[in-house]
Amino acid sequence: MRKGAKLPALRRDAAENRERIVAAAEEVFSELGTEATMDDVARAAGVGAATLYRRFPNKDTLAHVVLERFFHHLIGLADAALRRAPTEAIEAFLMTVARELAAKRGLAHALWGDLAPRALVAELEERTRLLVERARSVGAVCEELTVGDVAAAVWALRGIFQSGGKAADAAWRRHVAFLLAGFRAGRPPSRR
Amino acid sequence: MRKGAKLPALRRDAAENRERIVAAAEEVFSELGTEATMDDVARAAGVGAATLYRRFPNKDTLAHVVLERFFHHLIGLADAALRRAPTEAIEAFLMTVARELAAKRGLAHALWGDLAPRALVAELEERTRLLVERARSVGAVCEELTVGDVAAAVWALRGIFQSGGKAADAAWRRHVAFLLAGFRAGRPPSRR
DNA sequence: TGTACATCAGTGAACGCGCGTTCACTGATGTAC
DNA sequence: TGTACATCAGTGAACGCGCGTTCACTGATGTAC
Repeated sequence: MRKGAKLPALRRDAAENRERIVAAAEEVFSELGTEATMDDVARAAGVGAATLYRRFPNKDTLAHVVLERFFHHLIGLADAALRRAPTEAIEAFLMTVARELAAKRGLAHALWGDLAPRALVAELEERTRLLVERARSVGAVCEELTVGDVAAAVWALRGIFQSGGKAADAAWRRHVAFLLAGFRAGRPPSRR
Repeated sequence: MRKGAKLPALRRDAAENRERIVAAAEEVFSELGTEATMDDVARAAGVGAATLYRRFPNKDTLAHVVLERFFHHLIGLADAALRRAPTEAIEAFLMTVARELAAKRGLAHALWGDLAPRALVAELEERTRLLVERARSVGAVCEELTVGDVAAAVWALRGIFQSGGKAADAAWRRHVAFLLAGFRAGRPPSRR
């Protein structure tokens, strides 16, 4: 409703290059995160740096577009998980998200937080809510598990992937496994 | 053996300012992380920016010194945890580390990784190993728990604290609680 | 205890570099006839 | 189907700014007598 409306269509060459630029940005940002330079993106896209600015007013906007794609992808993963049995859906979701974050560590960088598309974050949260509710309803997880807990698990994974990366590949699977065991067992009564 | 040896002692005014600078750096880096400017530090310390360079050859070195202090603090926390009952030591350790990270989020930023003092990281790891071994020996955690799992938990907490921060304060306690429950319960047999 | 002087400390201003962004221009595309 | 022309696309070079770092100088400290 805001996207394709009355903007004049791009010329063929421009449309091609726009696509190339977004793809390059996705790749470069995924690997280098915030550190990536506009020149890096331009080089990867095979265009001049100034060309980027013909489509995107600034770096933040370009990053925003890349993040939108990424979130759409994550939402797709959540939908896929929702099609699985409620007993294993949360595990499947966390595992696939983790693999995604592992492949695109740069996108997990903290700074992107402000650029993340609010609406898509909300959509993803809605999917997560469904995952948790279904898992709870069949007793696959404890009663007290919330969306926030699963969201926190994703942030946690992000932290693990940022830690050097050498040991991270083995570590995240174990972390998720222990966490899921905890989700099932429930938190012990607080000690205080 | 490398530190106080033959370096001429600092003049009184210089020693005072060095202290002021490190304290300011700790504060500023803790809050802003890598983003913090040398000017930020200088302003917080109440000295001119050029003064920083009389004691520290560059920004990285200053950060390194701050991180050394931070790691010493973490090692102290691990030692304190080791003095507690093996049944609750890991929980106590993770909780206090989490509070520390919460108070000094900037220090948790990914980039510092390269600046972290290797020797102190190893020391902290050694303490963690003891914590895990003792907890295992009394059956407070499952047999398969490793140092790496606890280390991953710390990285995970770092990730949670970087996530905006609003919900993080509530989230990290729950995350730790679920994770500890998982540590006790053990990972379920892999599905594949 | 004073005093002179060599040495070290502090610093505002300037320098240099990286990087996001803009300019002024040349080239490609599509449309009207 | 050609062709002319208006419009949009691409771009190397330059600009500006932030920030780490250095310079050239003035001020403080401590020591030797």
